[in-house]
Amino acid sequence: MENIKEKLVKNGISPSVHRIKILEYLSKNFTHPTAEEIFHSLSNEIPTLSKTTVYNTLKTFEEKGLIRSLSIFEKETRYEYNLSPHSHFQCVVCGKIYDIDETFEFDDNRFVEGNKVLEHYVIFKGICKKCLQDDKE
Amino acid sequence: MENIKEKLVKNGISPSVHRIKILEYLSKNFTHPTAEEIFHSLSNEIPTLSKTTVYNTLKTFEEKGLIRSLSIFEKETRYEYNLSPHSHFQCVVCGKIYDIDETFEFDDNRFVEGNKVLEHYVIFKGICKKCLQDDKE
DNA sequence: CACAAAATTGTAATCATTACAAATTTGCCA
DNA sequence: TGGCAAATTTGTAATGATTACAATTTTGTG
Repeated sequence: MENIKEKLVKNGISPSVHRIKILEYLSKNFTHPTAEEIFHSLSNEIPTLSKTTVYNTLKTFEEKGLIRSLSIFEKETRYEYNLSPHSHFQCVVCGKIYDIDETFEFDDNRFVEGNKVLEHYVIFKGICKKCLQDDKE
Repeated sequence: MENIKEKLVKNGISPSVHRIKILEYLSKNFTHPTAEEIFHSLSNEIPTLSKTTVYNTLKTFEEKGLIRSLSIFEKETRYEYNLSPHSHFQCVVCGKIYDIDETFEFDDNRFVEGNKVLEHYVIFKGICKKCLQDDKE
């Protein structure tokens, strides 16, 4: 608990009670909770907690690199016609998503840590060819 | 264009004009468009097109396996405290997301097809250990 | 103790997506 | 050809996650 507070301070976040509780919750629950789940779980302990605070706090934590959010692409669902096995590259500069044909494939229908794999995704994030080029000019 | 129609029929979807146009659009645009983008692009050609139709059609296509949607996790953002390199396994039965420590790692700071990689994600979908077990009983 | 800065709250707005019922179109048979 | 049921499409309203924003509360410091 104490090291949660230290961790906040070390990362330049003042350790308010709410922030400590939220980070503590995340540090103990490896279930990849949603903002709603965090809010719901903590609102017994902290009856005055607001959902906005949860969202704000999570955003702060992520900006400071304390946690990671698993929203691989943005909120809008994207669709593709190309069903052949391939990966994706999303440019953090221009936002475009490119198909990557180079294969980094694993057999599906295998098991990882006891879990039966049916399909898998490989997603890269970085700076695309075009934005690298534009940057040089 | 004709094979778009055939493709629909072959997959048990009656080839209405809207469906043909939407599938054709997807087959020509490898930019992983959103429903909004498809709607906007086609509404010149088909002024009466409704956004609901685009959503319905995309859902039908996906159900029949004609296209794939890139919404890896659900709509709610999920957060994690574990920043060490690992992958994720999402169970299609119970919906839980598990960390996978087994590494299938690539070097970041490398290039794939000319694009500079900063980070990457590996996500498996399938049936988790627990649900496999429950199924047997 | 006072007060400015920071944190928190609550409400309203936004945006993607879906539910649903009404309207339109289509295919098919008399 | 005309009529009608089934399928498709539409438009509007609802939902649900997230954010904007302004007001309120709390905190730390002189």
